[in-house]
Amino acid sequence: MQNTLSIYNTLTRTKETFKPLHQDHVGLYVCGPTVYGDPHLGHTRPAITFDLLFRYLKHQGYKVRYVRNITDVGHLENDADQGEDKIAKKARLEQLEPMEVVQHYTDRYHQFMDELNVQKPSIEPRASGHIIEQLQIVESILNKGYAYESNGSVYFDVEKYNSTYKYGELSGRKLEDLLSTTRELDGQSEKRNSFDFALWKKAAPEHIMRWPSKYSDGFPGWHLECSAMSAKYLGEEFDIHGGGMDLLFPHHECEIAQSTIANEKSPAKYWMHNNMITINGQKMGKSLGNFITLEELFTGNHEALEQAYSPMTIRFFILQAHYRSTLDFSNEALQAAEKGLKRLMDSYQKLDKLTASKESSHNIQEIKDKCFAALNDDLNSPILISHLFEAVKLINNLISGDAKLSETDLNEFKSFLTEMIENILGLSAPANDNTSDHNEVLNGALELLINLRRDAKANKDWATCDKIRDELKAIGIELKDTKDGVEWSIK
RNA sequence: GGUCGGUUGGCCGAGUGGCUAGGCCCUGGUCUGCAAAACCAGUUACGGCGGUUCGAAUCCGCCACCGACCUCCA
Repeated sequence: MQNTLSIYNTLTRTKETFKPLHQDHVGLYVCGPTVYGDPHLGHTRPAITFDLLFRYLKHQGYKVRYVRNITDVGHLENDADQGEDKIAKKARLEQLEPMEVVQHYTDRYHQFMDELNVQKPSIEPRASGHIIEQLQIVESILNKGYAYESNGSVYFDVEKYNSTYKYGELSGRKLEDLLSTTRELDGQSEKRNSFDFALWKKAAPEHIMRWPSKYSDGFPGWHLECSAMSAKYLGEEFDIHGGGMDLLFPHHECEIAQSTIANEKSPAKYWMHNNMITINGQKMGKSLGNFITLEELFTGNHEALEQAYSPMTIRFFILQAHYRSTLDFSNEALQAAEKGLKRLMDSYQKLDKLTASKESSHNIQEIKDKCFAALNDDLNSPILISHLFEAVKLINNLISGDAKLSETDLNEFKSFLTEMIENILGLSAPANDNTSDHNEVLNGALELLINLRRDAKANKDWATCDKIRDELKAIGIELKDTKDGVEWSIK
């Protein structure tokens, strides 16, 4: 009943019921980061989207092998140093070994993903560690006659491919349209057609990252790594391939073409694409230079930021939009997410204090069904979250006595919310900065002040009362008079 | 130019042919010595023009605007 997940398949442009190729097992491949720059807000979208998918599939009882690559070779840079590997360029700029740069940004990526509570994939292979596998694919495609060698480089013959298969199937492109729109790129003259893409590229003399091959000293084409690594770890045919919409063409299209020839089958059954985060209505991206790094976001150290935003705020912000919609960044939107998340988590934490009644006034199963229905509908996290806010309302009503839950229902409600909030959405409660976490001395001092204030209050000595509150606030300690006594917290 | 997608209230963002997600903001209320917080309640919307329909924000057509991809990008 809970196993009727449907996902939007880019290949068919429809929502399809998810059925794994091998019962109880799911193979998931997602295009990971290119590690030549600090991770930015844009990187969080696929990471969190597919983290949600990973978590939910596991919740449903599937054994999931999630492969997310690290791109540390290839990807030509398109500027004055045309044809030069991005990573090599950056490395020389900073006088570092290429692999040193790669290691640094890989570590940074991992650090920030941990903070965002993104679970580690099952396997995180590096392109540079799979040169042999990539060369095997090049050879295979050459042998089958769908590639040609030209001046030490090897190109995929798209026209030949298209005569038998459909090139453009995923992105809805037609070959004749592509003819007129491809612009001048390095190596264009070596190609038979402008839309052919490189499987192996001969390295220019100054190119540092290079590997020997029978064609030339060079490096693999920029789509090949995913074909090689997905096939190696998930098989030639696997369940789900994910990535950002910006990779749809040409990256994923080329991947399909390569794999189809090399393995004689289309690699993935379902293709999922997350949309972009926009800023002022425009895609946030490396090339536009309008990105905000995660470090800047978490520290608030950026001119566009009015404040710092916690990793959980970012996570919640992303989950509040459906993954296939664009999500517009703004301080206002992030602050709204921050407050909403706080309300959700505060209320969730109050659950433990509740006591059960003899009977229930609300149907827990109804809430559960609605939440699962939302998830099953192409991972509709915003709808799921809207139902969780219904749960917040219920918790508040339970506290005020306007609603009741039996012990069975209450326990079920608690474990259900833990499952949804913590395990599936991956929202972790912020460190509880209540008195319990502070040292005894501070607790004692605060207790003393609170008691003094209480005495002043009893004497209607409002001046002393307010002085204690105001001056503590100036130091950074906030007092709140609640019904159950005085609470304090460090701001 | 080609392909694809979008246009929802002050902001972010869901969605279905009729029963007006949700969050934030705002307003009112409860609580409070005051305040804050918290809680409760409430308001505002579907780019424009036609069409289909008993009924459309939801389907169709045209127009306008915005964006993505076509080059590395999550």
